[in-house]
Amino acid sequence: MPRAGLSPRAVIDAALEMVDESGAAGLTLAGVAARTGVAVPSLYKHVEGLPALRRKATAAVLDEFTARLTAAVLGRSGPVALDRFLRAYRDYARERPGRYQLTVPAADAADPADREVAEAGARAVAVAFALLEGAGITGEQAVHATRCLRAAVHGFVLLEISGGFGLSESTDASFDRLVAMLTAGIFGG
Amino acid sequence: MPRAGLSPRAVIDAALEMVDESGAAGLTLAGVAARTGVAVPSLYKHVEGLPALRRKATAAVLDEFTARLTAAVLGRSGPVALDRFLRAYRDYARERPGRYQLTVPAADAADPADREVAEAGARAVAVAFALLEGAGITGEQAVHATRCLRAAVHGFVLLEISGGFGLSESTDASFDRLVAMLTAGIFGG
DNA sequence: GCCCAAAGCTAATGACACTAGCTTTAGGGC
DNA sequence: GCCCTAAAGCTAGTGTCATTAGCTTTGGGC
Repeated sequence: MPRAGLSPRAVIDAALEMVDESGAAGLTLAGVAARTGVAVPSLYKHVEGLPALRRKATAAVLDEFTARLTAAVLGRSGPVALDRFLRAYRDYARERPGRYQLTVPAADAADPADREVAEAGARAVAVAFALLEGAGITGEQAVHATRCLRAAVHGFVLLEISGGFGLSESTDASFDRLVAMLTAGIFGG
Repeated sequence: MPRAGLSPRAVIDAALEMVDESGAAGLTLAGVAARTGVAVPSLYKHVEGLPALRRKATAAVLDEFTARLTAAVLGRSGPVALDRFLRAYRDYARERPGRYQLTVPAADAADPADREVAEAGARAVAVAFALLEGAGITGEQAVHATRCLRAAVHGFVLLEISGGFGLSESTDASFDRLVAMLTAGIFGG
């Protein structure tokens, strides 16, 4: 039996591939094992089980996502930065719906074991927060505004990637409307 | 073996109880069987399997949800109706997070078998749509505005019920901010 | 009171996660 | 260059769950 040369990172990468193909709910150890050419129990040498693998994969996604958001707003500020932030957010979710879905917590999962994920999530939120602070919105106001932004764009992309918008009208136009509403709501209009 | 006197509706009700207690992901046939005092295969006399049960439960939730939304806006119009609509929406999700979570589709699940759910969902969306049409927003504009409303409030409550808002600031105040932003964005401001 | 359809059951299969405990391999120390 | 140990892999076994097949029982209509 030639050694597969696995590592925690390789297992996570295989998990991400699987999520891309089968959605967040389609992630299984059996699938990851098949993909890496190894028996299922061998995976336990590299990750501590399915929930842990899901956590690590989620943290990896959040880091990748944060990098995209950061790149999108780099060197911009104000409404332009907000526009680019929101579009980068949506583009990521549409490109990688499975990965994006991975980041939505399971509602009951208020598990405190999840420090790694919480921290990666905080870094993503910090991008929006910094954007607002740069525009002079600070303190509690920035917290509320960040939550509104995040909620609106999160809800939009979730509905979009799950086919929740049934009608035939262009979702691009709807998103433009949302961006306009948020821009006006944040920067006054 | 005394007969349990089950019916499809009783099975769905047991499923809803289970969802209330264990979350949408915690719904299992084994749990429903235990709750109804019956062996697991017996459930197949009343529902066609777990996915079908989930669908029927989701449709039931959407009907209940729609009734709440409808009651909240009855006899009101304009910004007041919108305010009441949004708060009723959030209140339902906070009261019954498991049921609300049940209504969020699985991203990959663009199954056309889901006519019952799709129709129940359409009835819920129609409440918001009617609200806007009554305020003179019609046609394509009403579609885009409805999508924005729905996305924003959906995203907010999902983040709220899953503990996604980490910071200590009041989520009530954040929601007020969102309502204000949406009201201004829809009715001009 | 009989009869049959529906409601219930047991048994069996297959996917999955996880644990226990074995074997093998590869690389570092001598 | 060889040995030895830790890590990487394995097989076997358990438990949970959904699902199917096919049996038994019950209760209401005649």
